[in-house]
Amino acid sequence: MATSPEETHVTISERIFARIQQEIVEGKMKPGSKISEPELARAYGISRGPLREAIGRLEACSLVVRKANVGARVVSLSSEQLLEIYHVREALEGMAARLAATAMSDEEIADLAGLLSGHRQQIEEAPGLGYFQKEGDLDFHYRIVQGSKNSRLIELLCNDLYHLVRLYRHQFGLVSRAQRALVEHEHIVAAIADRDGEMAELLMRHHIRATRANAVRRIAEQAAEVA
Amino acid sequence: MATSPEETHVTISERIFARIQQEIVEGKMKPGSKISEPELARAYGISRGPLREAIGRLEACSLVVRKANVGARVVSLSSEQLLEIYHVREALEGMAARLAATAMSDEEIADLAGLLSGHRQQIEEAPGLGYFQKEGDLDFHYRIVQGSKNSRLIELLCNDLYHLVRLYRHQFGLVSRAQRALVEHEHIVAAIADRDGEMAELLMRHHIRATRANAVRRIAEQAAEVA
DNA sequence: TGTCGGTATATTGTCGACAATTATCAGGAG
DNA sequence: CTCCTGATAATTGTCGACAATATACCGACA
Repeated sequence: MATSPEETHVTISERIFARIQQEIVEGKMKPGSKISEPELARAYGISRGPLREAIGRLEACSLVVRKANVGARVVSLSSEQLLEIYHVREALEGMAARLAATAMSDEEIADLAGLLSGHRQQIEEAPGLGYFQKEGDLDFHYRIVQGSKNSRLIELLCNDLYHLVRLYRHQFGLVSRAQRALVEHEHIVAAIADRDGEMAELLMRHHIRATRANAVRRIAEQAAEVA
Repeated sequence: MATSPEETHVTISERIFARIQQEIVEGKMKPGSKISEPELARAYGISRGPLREAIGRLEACSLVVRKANVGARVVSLSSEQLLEIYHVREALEGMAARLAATAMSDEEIADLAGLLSGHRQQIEEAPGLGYFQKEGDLDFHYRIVQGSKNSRLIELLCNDLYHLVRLYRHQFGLVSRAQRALVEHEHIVAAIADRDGEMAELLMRHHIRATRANAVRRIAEQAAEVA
């Protein structure tokens, strides 16, 4: 995934939407910062019309929040909301794994296993310097979701939630348990290869709960550091 | 729920959004029908600006689909997509029930039980003529979701999915198993009252799977009738 | 007669300007 | 010095008009 093949979005509003979305997710637009329509319009050399449309779509993704007659700000992110998202992910991705176990083709499963073995290689060669910072982790989850073949699940997770997750990662600096996560990923793929949807869901939910627990720990540490 | 207390939406775009959403969900705008911007703008006596914004939000709810330079149509709904939604609901509402079991207050649980006993009374007095057509069913699910106290869950289900569900119900004429559904509802509330989140999730998922199976059956019947 | 190409129409996308609302700040009263 | 008040400025919401694209229609040609 990462930077997609730079699809030629036909309309200005789409282009500007993708661009701002990227800037928010990558942290170039700081959380909580105001989004001034005239300013951005000048900066991008466009009119306020398409820009407003783009902001509307960003609001639908929960990447910006908007108050009538006041304006839009980049979403700023309480730790509570982050933990809420993990609950949603647990439910949704658990279901995705269950469906993927019956919907994925043998080739797709093989590809997925290949991705993980690549990950393992990377980790063993450069331990610590996890590729997980490079969001290879999300690559895995992304593929599972795609494998569910459930278009609504795909849309919810890939178009909305994962962008939020990436944003939160940048903000909270959540680098997560590379080795352990990889092992859990491998178990999930094994269950899918066995066509065991029940097991795949259980393992995925366990995995996300563990990730959530890790986030809770990190957040508590950060709170302690401040104090 | 039903028709809300006619909140005074401050902005035209919000008002028009709520209005069109309602018309789509209630079937006054037929699925698949084209949404002509100039026409609607004249009909509502507004400009195309706010209307376009409203259409954008409707697209985010999946109530309309839009193609660039072509226009927007009211979403038309394959049975496959309907079944996909049930999978999403199973995952999300299962989690909601689990969370509600620990997050709901005793009063809220009592209120919920009261709602159900009212439902039971209605059913016994007028069997067959289910209040379920009147969407009392969604009232129950609505409250469970609210009870989860997870704002993202609430937003996903109450602002997006439930509108789609109502729309699909109108289109497919899915009137579902009043008595059996009520019993399942009661079991779910019992589990929540016991503060047994695990059980509440299992029961909710079972309930939605049963509803889905019912939908599958009805769709098959309709297909048979046509042939 | 059926298909292809071109023109005409209508619709969507975009723009700049105006109106309405809110935030800012200066000034004065307590 | 603080707090309230009122005018000012800036931003958002809305509008109508223009440009770009797609659809529909019609005639010419195979």
